[in-house]
Amino acid sequence: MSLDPTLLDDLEWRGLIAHSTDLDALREDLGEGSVHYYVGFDPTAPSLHMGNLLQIVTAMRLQRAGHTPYVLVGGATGLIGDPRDSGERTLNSAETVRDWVERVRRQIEPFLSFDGANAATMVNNLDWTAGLSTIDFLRDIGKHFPVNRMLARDTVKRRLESGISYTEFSYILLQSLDYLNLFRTHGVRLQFGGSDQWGNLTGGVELVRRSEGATVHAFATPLVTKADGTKYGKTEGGALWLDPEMMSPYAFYQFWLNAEDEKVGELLRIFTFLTRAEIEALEAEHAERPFLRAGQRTLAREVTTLVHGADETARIEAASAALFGGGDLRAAGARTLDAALSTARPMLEVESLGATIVDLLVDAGLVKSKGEARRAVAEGGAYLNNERVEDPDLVPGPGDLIDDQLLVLRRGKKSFAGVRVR
RNA sequence: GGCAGAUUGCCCGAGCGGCCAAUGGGAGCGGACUGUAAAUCCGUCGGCGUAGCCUUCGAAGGUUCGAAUCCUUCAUCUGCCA
Repeated sequence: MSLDPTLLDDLEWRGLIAHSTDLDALREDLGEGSVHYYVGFDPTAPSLHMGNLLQIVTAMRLQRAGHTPYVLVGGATGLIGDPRDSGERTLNSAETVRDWVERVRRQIEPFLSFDGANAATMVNNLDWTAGLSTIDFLRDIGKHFPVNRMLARDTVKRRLESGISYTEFSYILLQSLDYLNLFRTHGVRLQFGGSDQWGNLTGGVELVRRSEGATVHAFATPLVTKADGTKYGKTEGGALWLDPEMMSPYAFYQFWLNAEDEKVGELLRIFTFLTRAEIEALEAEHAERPFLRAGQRTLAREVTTLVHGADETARIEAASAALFGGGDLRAAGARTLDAALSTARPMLEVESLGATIVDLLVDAGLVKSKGEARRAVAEGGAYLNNERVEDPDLVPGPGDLIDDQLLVLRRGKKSFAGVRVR
């Protein structure tokens, strides 16, 4: 495996390095051979999300450049919980964490190569912490962590007012121990993670230096925010999940397609493998003809393909074209629409016509209550076959069916649902 | 342990016996403009059979014709004193 000498420059150009230890030293090591690096994922949910995807993609970049990945799933740290600003976490049961560890592991595997000279390795920190005695932990690890320094860390400082348990306070020791252990057993010399992990990353670097006298590296990727500074990757349904059961690939695609203009370049750099030249060309194209949204389309296609595959992405693009095409829905035909609508959300199956538009909107899941459905109609936000509905008591008839079997409901600009009559 | 104050809808925050489903801001949602973008403007923002009714203001009781508003107890949080 040959090393790509431009790796670090590329990462910097993509804006992936928000904080780092000595970059010159890292650059030197990266040039000398395949560096063993690690990135960790705590099982805090049954699926990974957009923030994790950033780390996965970054891990892929390093592997493609010839370096050797160790992917850590936090079977131990997931039992403890990283301190966060919103307050003390509720502990998840051991069974839950075990289950999530498995799911997360399976989710990550397709992204990396487990063959070849720089094959990836999956590790679980429960393997080296489960048998660790409290006394050994306090003597060998705890001794290297001055509490006064720990208290000065931003995440801890912010929690001192509202309160923080000893459990969460100790989290950094566990993550630092991970680095030390991977350094000892696998020669791992680089860790990266989100910028909120910076304290934990440096904790590990320092622990390795103190107990082994070795210099190892770390860098933190930036927090991706919206143009207004708020956190990215949140939808009305919560996080942007990678699991197709938790977020339909259609919704996933739509999320990226709707990226704000001023963020597209940044997102392309962070989440796609397009080259610098390709991305700059897209940005130029966008500046020229923004209404085409070439950047968003490419971004959505690239990321959805990465996560859900090319076939699924092609289906979604066809579905989006049918629903948002602006043309006559009847021209698309029931067959195409059926596929498109099923992609967006489960179809509503009814035995026969007769329900009002209000009931249909509720039953199809586009609104939560009849009151909301009536409001939608009153606001002009309800559509039947892409035509605005004015009357909440409207009962769609046989004449409204496309190819005698399908109704297309729309709420607002972007939410579609299909009704199929058996 | 003692004293004082807090607890309101997704979040922040007014209300302090009837005019309160509850002012205002934010988020969300819809419309207009555009490009399935941003900004802006307008509207909306507990549920139901939209007449009115039902369930909401930490929890449970109580006073009253009537309570988010008063009383009692409990829970949680904050400040002051030990």
